[in-house]
Amino acid sequence: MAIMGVYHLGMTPPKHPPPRHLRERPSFLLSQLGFHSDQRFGALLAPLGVTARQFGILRLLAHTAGRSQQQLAEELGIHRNVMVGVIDDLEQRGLVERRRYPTDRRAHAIHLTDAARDLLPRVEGALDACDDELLAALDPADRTTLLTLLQRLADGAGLVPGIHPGYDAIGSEEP
Amino acid sequence: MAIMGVYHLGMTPPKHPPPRHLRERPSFLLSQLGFHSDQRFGALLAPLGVTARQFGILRLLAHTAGRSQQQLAEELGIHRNVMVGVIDDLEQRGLVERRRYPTDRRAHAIHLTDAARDLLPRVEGALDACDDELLAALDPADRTTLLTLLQRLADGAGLVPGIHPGYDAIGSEEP
DNA sequence: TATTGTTATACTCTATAACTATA
DNA sequence: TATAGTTATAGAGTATAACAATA
Repeated sequence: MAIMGVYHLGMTPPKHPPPRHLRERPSFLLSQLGFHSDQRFGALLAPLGVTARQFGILRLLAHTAGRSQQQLAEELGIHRNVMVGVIDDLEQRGLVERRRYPTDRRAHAIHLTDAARDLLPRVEGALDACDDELLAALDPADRTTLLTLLQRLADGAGLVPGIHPGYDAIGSEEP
Repeated sequence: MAIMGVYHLGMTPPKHPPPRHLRERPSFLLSQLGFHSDQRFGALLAPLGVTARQFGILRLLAHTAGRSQQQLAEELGIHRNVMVGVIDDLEQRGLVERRRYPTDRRAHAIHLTDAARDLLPRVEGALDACDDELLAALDPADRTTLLTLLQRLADGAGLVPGIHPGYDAIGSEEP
């Protein structure tokens, strides 16, 4: 082989190391599993008639009602223009009401309906099912280990707890 | 409080358990981290002028050249119609060539160019950087533990090693 | 008749800007 | 003037169907 004659005396051959299989790469595995998790959660949520994004809003309203659309948008990292449509859908499904905002006549105070309050525990149940399904291969001790490691990764990456980075922060706006 | 008078004698109150914070939910953490991983890898790849999807194709061609577009599409779970545009882009960037397929005049044999062969190790380097960045908070032992747990999850979920579920399998086609 | 590559069309998402009514 | 909500437009991405060349 040519390499024997040309590269010697401790020279590092220019051959690159063989590429690691993607199965050995945490970032690829996380991407794969994250996407799969989204798909499964979406499928478990579909029969309940809500999307993951809508769930995020309902969840936030559950313990702090009366927020304005703008406040919700800022907290969840969704653009205010998009929030209009999301609230429209939730309102049509009877899960949310637009009421008067006490101190600002431009804003709407978004409130959960009783139907939404009935629905939320069932959505949490779907999330339980999603977790159980995903972790089926792990015993309790391994589940705890995994959870801790994932939390450390999320903290290290600067991810805000409970906020999905899938929606960009507010854009540049107005030239 | 009404609950004291109405629910007693060991009746389980209808109050649902308080919802677990999303930070405690593996499926949410995986979704968060998977999305973040995609973003970071995309950002590290941008200066090299390729997307993650293009990288997947180049990677596959690196050790099995001469595949047809259809074969590539099937192996990666991308629709054949989409593959046309992806190969178009790769060809325009001079990373791939469409040659004659030896045994079928309908098909194209896709081959890497030398430019692509020069590029690939640099993309693998970007993946290394992505992994290192993501795992910065973990020592080597914890990294190994995490990798093993993620692999077990991926296996349990039936994910195909190296194939990202982000692209649906081939649709129904022709009525 | 079935398959490979290709193109065209519709539909969904998202990003951006601009409008209105209030502040 | 700035802000909350809304609407409109354009752009990416995807899904589906249909077509020409070849099998």
